Amino acid sequence: MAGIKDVAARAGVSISTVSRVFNGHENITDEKRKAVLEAASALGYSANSLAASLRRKSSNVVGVLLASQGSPFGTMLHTAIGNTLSDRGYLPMVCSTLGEDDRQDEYVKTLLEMQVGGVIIRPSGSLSITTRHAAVLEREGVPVVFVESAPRKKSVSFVVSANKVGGQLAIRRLWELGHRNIGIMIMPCDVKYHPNRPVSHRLEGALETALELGIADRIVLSPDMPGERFDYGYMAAKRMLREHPELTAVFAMTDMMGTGALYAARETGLSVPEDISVLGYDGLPLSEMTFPPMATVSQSVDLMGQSAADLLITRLEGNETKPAQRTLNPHLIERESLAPAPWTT
Amino acid sequence: MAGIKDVAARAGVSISTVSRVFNGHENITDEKRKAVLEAASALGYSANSLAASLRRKSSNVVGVLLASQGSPFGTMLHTAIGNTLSDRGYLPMVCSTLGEDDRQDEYVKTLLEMQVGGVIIRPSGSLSITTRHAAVLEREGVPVVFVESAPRKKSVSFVVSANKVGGQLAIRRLWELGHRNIGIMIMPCDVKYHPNRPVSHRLEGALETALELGIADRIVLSPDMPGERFDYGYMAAKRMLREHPELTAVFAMTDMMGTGALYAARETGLSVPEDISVLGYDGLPLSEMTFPPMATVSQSVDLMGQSAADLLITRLEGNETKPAQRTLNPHLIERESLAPAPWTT
DNA sequence: ATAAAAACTGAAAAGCTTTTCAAAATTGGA
DNA sequence: TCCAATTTTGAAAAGCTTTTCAGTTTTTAT
Repeated sequence: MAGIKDVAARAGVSISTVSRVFNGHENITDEKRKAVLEAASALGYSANSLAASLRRKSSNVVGVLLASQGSPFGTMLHTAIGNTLSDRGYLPMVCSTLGEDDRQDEYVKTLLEMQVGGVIIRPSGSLSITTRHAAVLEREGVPVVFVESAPRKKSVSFVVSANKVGGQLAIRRLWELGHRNIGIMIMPCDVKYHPNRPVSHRLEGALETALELGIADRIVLSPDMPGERFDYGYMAAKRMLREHPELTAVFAMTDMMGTGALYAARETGLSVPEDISVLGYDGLPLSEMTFPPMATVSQSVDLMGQSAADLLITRLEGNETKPAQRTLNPHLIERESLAPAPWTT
Repeated sequence: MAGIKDVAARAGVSISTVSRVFNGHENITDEKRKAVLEAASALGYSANSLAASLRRKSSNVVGVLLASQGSPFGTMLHTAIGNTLSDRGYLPMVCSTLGEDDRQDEYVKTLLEMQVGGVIIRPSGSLSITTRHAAVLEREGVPVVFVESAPRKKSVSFVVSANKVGGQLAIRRLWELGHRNIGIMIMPCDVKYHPNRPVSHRLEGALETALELGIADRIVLSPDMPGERFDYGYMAAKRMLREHPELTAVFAMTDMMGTGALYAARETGLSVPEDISVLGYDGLPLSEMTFPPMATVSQSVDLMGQSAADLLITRLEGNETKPAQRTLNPHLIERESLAPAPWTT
């Protein structure tokens, strides 16, 4: 309630001086500074950041546009971004779009009206729509950073994981363990309809390596699933294992689906890893708590979120105006769900 | 970039007229209205909500202070609150406090400076600190609604679940099924140190009913756990089942812990529900995807979040100034993890 | 001791709206 | 046709800061 004016009056100085004190300017006598500080705390002074941002023509609010807050990965990404931002003095304004493009439309407009300093976007379904949104923002001088998946243009900032490498890593490791008949659990409509989705890149890498190693024709793809959910993974895995008893390993594009596969294997009478190995993807905490603990290709979500925030802040603070890009390398975490192929030992 | 002034110039009207058009005022000739709308879209007009809020002395931003964003329950609550708010034209500004009280301190200050219209708080560890924060906000005229757990004062708005009723429900149902030796999985330091935590109320209800039914002395409490995590639940359940082979049912204060118990039972050689029944609490989607699907006392998290947002909006829009309170009733969802006690049948 | 430089301070403008108030235009009735 | 009532419009103030610019005070150098 009490504003800068009240403090000035009480401290017997001008409002300019009060403003300077709170903005950490030099060149203020200790005497006046003390008077201001005292008056402020006596009155319970609270600045009006609306007015400040209005005048300063920049605010420390950062928009965070997140699709599908539902999954654990999304949550962790959100948390990592949010924490980094608020640690560095920015205020994350999180907008869950739930993959609805019109809602995202709305949000972009609102964020623009709020005069946010920058925006971090985790694209939802349609990358092209998101790209257009980003263009609108950038045109108005609001820097945008994509995270997790991004258009392949040199003109945008992004932080992504090397999903293709992850897919390669996975298949190669299974091959080293002697596995030749590998089932891959895929997400809906994979490569064909979603050429830019992270999972598509994973699959691409996996298939490429399979081809290289000469086991491409023995790869089995899981039936199509309507979405990334535990139970879908479970059902898909069950069907796949029933129809393809020759499989000795399953590579799931997602820890969620991997967990489903774990259950399915057990119910099918196969023990993990003696009869069949299971390898997930994401490195969620969840994967460590399954039975048995599940090996997984980990993409460091914390680092990803942090990097995205970093990139944005650099553009916000520095005079750096060029878009920057960063690709993080996934790594394989070995756990008990992985073992040499049964008929190799 | 283009402001109200530019639109006015281009449309050949005064800025007041433009403002009125965009604020849905009556008494504007169709002619001028059309001119304004045309000019606006030609210029790509975007309002400056900072200036608007400053002048109007109210903003449509609502602060959402959430502790422990980590758990699925927190995420779902967050999503429900956020969606309701943005559906109704408000902008949620989510602040994850991770249970750190000093961070929350910081956020309250910032939200106040941002001139938010209201705040929804899911309290973290210390209810007293949170209560003080709420008092500060209310004193400045910012309405506050507590969600999930709240101080017992008549003077604050809140939405909570009848946790005590849930605990009673659980024990009574297990008793009906013939169970007498029931293990209860509790959270850290339960009732003693956290008299207001939801789980404490659950335990209170459970123990009360046990006493009523004359089985209080056969209740076994799990070892203390450092937190609500799957693996803690797993370890605690394992130890409890080993030390108390007489148990025929486990009531877990949380679906997370319940899932851990499910694994533990299986590893101990007990099959669910033939040898032992398991009942969780929360009604998370997770509980439906365990093996076997786990019965649970469901508190409707969506409704909870929505109600909290509703309560706040009512105070924001209506002239309603009195705090309102709402208690939601949990209900038991029967699933395969529940069966009559083995030596009863 | 004095001029020049540096440090500090305050008045006022600017940032973009909303809103009040009064003026202008329109309508209706007699 | 003219007056009163009503509707529509615009000028200007207000909301709270930050920042510029100029003025005042202090310091430094000669």
